[in-house]
Formats: sequence, C-alpha cells, structure tokens
Amino acid sequence: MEFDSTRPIYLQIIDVIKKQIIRGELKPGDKVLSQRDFAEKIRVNPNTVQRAYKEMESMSILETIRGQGTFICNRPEMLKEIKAEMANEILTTFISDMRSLGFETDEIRDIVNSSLKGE
Amino acid sequence: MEFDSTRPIYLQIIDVIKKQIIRGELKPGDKVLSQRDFAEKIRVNPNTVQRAYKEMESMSILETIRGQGTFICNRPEMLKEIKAEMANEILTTFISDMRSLGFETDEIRDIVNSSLKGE
Amino acid sequence: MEFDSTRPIYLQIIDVIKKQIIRGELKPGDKVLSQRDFAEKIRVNPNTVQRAYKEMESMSILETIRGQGTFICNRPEMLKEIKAEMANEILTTFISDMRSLGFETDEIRDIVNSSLKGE
Amino acid sequence: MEFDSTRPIYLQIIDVIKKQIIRGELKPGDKVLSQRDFAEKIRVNPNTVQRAYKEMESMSILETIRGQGTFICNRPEMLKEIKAEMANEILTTFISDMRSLGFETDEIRDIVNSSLKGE
DNA sequence: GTGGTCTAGACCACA
DNA sequence: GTGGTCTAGACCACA
Repeated sequence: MEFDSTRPIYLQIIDVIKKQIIRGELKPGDKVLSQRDFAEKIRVNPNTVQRAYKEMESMSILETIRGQGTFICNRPEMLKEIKAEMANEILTTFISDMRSLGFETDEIRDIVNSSLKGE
Repeated sequence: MEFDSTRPIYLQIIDVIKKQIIRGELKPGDKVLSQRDFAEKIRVNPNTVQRAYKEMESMSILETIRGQGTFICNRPEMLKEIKAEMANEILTTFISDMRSLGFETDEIRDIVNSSLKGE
Repeated sequence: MEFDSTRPIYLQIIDVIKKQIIRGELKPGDKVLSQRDFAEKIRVNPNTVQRAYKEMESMSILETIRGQGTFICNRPEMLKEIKAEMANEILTTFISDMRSLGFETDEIRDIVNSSLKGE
Repeated sequence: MEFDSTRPIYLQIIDVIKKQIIRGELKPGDKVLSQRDFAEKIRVNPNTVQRAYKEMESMSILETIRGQGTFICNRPEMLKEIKAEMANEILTTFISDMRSLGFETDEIRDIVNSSLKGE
C-alpha cells in the first residue's frame, strides 16, 4: 500500500478501513487482520497499525477481544455514521480549498450546482 | 517544501506557482527563480523544475526569454483562467470522492447547499 | 517515582496527576511538565508520558497546545468529576475484594457502617 | 507468580496463602509445599518463603513439624479469623483511600450504602 | 523547546 | 497466536 507522505499513516489506515466498510468489503462482525499481519502486509510498524485500531475502537468502529483479535463493531447505525463523517471531511476540504482560491460562498454554490446540473 | 508522495512533483510545483499567482504573491511580468535556484531551494532535481516550467509555458503562464530568465506572462485573462482551472480540479476531486462514498448527484447537491446555507 | 509493577505505568501516571489536581497542587490552567521533562523526572520513556497525557486529553483533563505545552483544563466541573471517578474505582475494588473473601452485600454494608460508627 | 513491587514479597505470599485457605483450596491439616519447593515454584529466594512461613506460624495459621513438613493449622476458628483480618485490611485501605480524596465519614458511608442498595 | 509520528524490537497477558 | 505495554531513539511540525 502506498501512503501520502503529507498525512499521518495511522489516519490513512483508518480511512482505508472506513472505505472498506462503506463498500461492504468489511462487514459488521468480521475479523480484521491482526496488528502484526496487517502491519506486514502494508509494510508499516505494528505500533502504527495498533494506533489506527485503537483510534477506531474509540470511535466504536472496531472492538478488540484480547487474545482473539479485532472485529468490526456490530452497530446498525455505524455505516451511516461513517459515511456522514467522511462526507463531512471531504466537504470541509473542498470548501476550504475553494475559499483559498478566493471564491465566495455564493460562487462555490453556483459552481457546484451548475456542474451537477448536466449529469 | 513538502511534497505529497502520491502525485508527481512537477504537478505539485505547478500548483504552488499557480496559487502564488492567485494570491498575488507573483504578479504578471515578475521574474521567477531560475530553474537551478528554484530546484536548490525546494531540494528537487533541476529536471523536475524544468518540466514544471515547460508545462506552464505551454499553458501560457510562464514565458522564458533566453539570456534573461523566466517570467510570469502578462495576459489579462490569465488569473481568471488559472482560478477556473484549479477550481475545476478541486471540484472534480470533490465530486468523485463523494461518489466513491456512494452519494448520488442529488445528495451531493443537497449536502453542499445545506452546508453553505448557514454561512 | 516508584511504580507498582502490576499496573501499566501510564495508568499510574494518570492517577498521580489526578491526585495532584484533587489536592490542589495542580490548578486549572496550570502548565504541566513537558513530556520530556516529566519522563526524565520519573525515569520513564517519553512515549509513556505521552500516552498518559493523551489519555487525559480524551478525558478532558489536559489540553495540549502544539509548540507550547500541555495544560490542566479549565472546566469548573472537572474536579468533581475526577473525585467521583476515583471514588468509584476505589469503591469497586473494595467491593470486589470483599466479595472475593466470600462476604455478601449485607455483610459488607454492616462491616462498613460499624467501622465508621465510632469515628 | 507476579508480585506488586510496592509491598514486601513475604507479605504478598502470606496473602496468597490466606486466600487459598479462604477459598478452600488449602484445608486445615493440609501439607503445604516445602520452603525450598515453594521458593522454586514462585521464583523467590527461600529466605523470603521462610519469613512468610514464620510469620504465619506466629499467627497460628501454619505449624511446622520437624522432619515432616509444614501444615495448615487445624483450629476451628482459624478461617473466620483470617477472613476478619483480611477484611479489616481491605476496609482500612478503602477508608484511607477515600479520605485521601477528601471524603468525610458521612460521605463514605453514603457512597457505600447507595452503591450496595441496587444489588 | 514543545508536542506528533514512526520504527524496531523486547517482553508480557490472555486464550 | 493475539493484543498490550514499554523502551530507545529518529525525525518532523509548530512557535
């Protein structure tokens, strides 16, 4: 796996897993790779994977059973929450990028609306 | 300078210069650093800078006068063009990111509009 | 500082700081030692201190300002919350210790009440 | 076996044996491990075991018969005594911990009573 | 100087 | 085999 050097790896790992959940490649209850195996697969230190897993535990996306492994939480609202969260991040980035080019709120709205009209 | 390892550096250099033009840090007619000096400053290979400069020449953003150096073009519409171009890139990224999360055109529009409403 | 080898050091660091807050030795707004300085003082690795600090950030006990340091949060309810938390831990330990000796709920209550009567 | 580095090991050994008696894992009249064997099993110096055994002899919990070994005393009140002793230790620790948090006698009583009410 | 991220790797607890 | 804790130490970002 290739990482963007401008963002912490553990945050990128979180995004990867979130996306897999959204796409249904990982389902509630599924076991994820062990810290060691995942670390080996993506060529990072196990501590970095652990950090990502811990962070996701605190978001109630993953849950860990000691000695057994780490699993996708089984909460019905989870998928919706993750989508909303990620959408919000993407939106925030978009708006701040546009503003940094000097666009005002109305202009941003118009650009988006006219761009989506034809589709 | 820090580069995102997932995109070619010359494209990132182009973006940096475009942004400086938009922000007025570089004005039409200004001389830019020589390829050699710029390369040294941002610690990249001079060939990489050359590629970025060439690309921008073909976009009529830079022009090189032999024996004198490289300058920001003095075209009245340039700034507007650059803004539109960059806005388009940002918008395209935004829409494709949202679609990859499973959002439909209507949903994207609604999310943007409601997010910009309060501001 | 001396640590009890049966509990993770970072948890013991958390307890130490909580107690200092309860005793008023650390007041809301106070700067705590830097990760490095504290680590050196108590002879542990800076990462271990960082872990304790992070954990306390997530409890809203500490807050970190990058490049400046780490500070005790300035929340009016904080002291009360910490006391309640620690009291609860102590109480839980007490009750489970008593139960492991074979005491029933009523017996525990009686023992406590009669012990506190004379004081 | 794991020891808490903040308390003398011989006291911790005493606690372990007392608990085994309370739980019925060791019965009056049972032979306990020889000092040498016990020391080897829990990886401590034989002198440490000796000190624990001596202490328990003086409490009439163990008795040593020369040439035969060391045995759990066969006194009917022993189990009760041990439970009372240990309960007292636990209680004392609890009350002093609560006081060090700033709780008054009445508060401690209330906290315990209300905590045990629901159970 | 301060915190943030990451690696390499040791050793432990739980099952 | 799995996660949990910890050390030693590198290098970076922010101020």
